[in-house]
Amino acid sequence: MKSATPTRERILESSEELFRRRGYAGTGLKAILAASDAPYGSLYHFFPGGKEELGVAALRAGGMTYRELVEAVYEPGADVVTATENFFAGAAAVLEATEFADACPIATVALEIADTSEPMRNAAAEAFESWLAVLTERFVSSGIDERRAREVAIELFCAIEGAFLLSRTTRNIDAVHVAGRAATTSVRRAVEESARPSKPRPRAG
Amino acid sequence: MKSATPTRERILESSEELFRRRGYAGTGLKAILAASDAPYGSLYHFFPGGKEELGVAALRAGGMTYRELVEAVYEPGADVVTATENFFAGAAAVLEATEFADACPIATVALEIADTSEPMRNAAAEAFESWLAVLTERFVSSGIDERRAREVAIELFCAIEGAFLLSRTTRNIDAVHVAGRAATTSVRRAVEESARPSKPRPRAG
DNA sequence: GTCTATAAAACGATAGAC
DNA sequence: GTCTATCGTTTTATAGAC
Repeated sequence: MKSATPTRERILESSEELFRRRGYAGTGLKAILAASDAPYGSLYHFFPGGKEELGVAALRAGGMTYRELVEAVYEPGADVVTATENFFAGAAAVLEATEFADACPIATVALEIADTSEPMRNAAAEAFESWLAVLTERFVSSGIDERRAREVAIELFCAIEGAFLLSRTTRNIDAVHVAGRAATTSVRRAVEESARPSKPRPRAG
Repeated sequence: MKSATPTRERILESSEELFRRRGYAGTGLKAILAASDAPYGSLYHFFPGGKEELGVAALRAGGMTYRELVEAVYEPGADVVTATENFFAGAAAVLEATEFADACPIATVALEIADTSEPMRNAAAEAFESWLAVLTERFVSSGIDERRAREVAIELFCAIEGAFLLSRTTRNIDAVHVAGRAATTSVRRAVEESARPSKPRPRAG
């Protein structure tokens, strides 16, 4: 029984899921076609560039979906400290619900192909940059100065990605919570500092 | 011209390097044998379990090498704040010197096989845990309470791994420096707080 | 646009001579 | 312990009917 979703989308969605879970080289086109219930002909009809074009498209799609998630959690006007807490809590919930399968839609493939495929590396880099741009913009809107906002965005990115790696590997969710607390503290301090521009940097009570 | 290094070690070292850079599925046994100048026969003589046994051995070797690096940087008696600065600075230097090829010896493979190979996932998890154990022990030795020490170790791990991912993908070293400053600040605060057990948590001047 | 058959190459693994 | 030849499979990709 085939879904009502158009063939091209079914292929793309299956690719996203399989690449994210098993990696790019570890996923055969046959597995993608079986998962999307599509024939070889359709794949090369919609993606004439073959597997690499499919890889680029999957990275772009995954990047866009996750960027929209970030935009939704960091809703304009929302408190960025609370949003950060919610973001990590949500990530932890998804990771546990999928038994540590679904973490970052880009990371697995990005590390794999960083040295072997420039088109895919660029697609992954653009996805990451788009997330950082959203976070930076939200932090700036919360009064944090632009340079500092970008830094906090990178800190948050590193925290969640590192936690995904550790949690997925050890099958233990703790890292996401620890990283979440660290990122939340970092965001809170940046917001607090932005409200007190006169003092250079608070150290102790 | 064959090196003086024993065949088994040559195969293992080539595997480590190729797996770390191109991933597990992305690296063929033929490429490993070519890089180590060894024949098929030797590979299956030393690693009867085939590619998966080789993968486990490479993860263990890479994990041990990196653990020794952490032990060296966080030399007993050394200041953990300075050590953290040095650790990130060293990681950044290696990454730049290898044109963003050599980052974490485990991460690329770990994400790839977390869902498909239990033996390899366990090897990767043990490697990560051994690093965290070293860091936690050093932080405890610096006066940080054990629970907090483990948390800071995880924060540091997430920071460096997330930064490796972002830097390798974007071919830009900035993330390692940002993550390094964040991790250093976190270590410094934990040390400072451990010296002032009476006050719950300093917030402002 | 859909589907099958098949080509051509790469893959992991094995056998057996030395 | 070393090396080559080769097996069987899987891989990506294409050709051509419908």
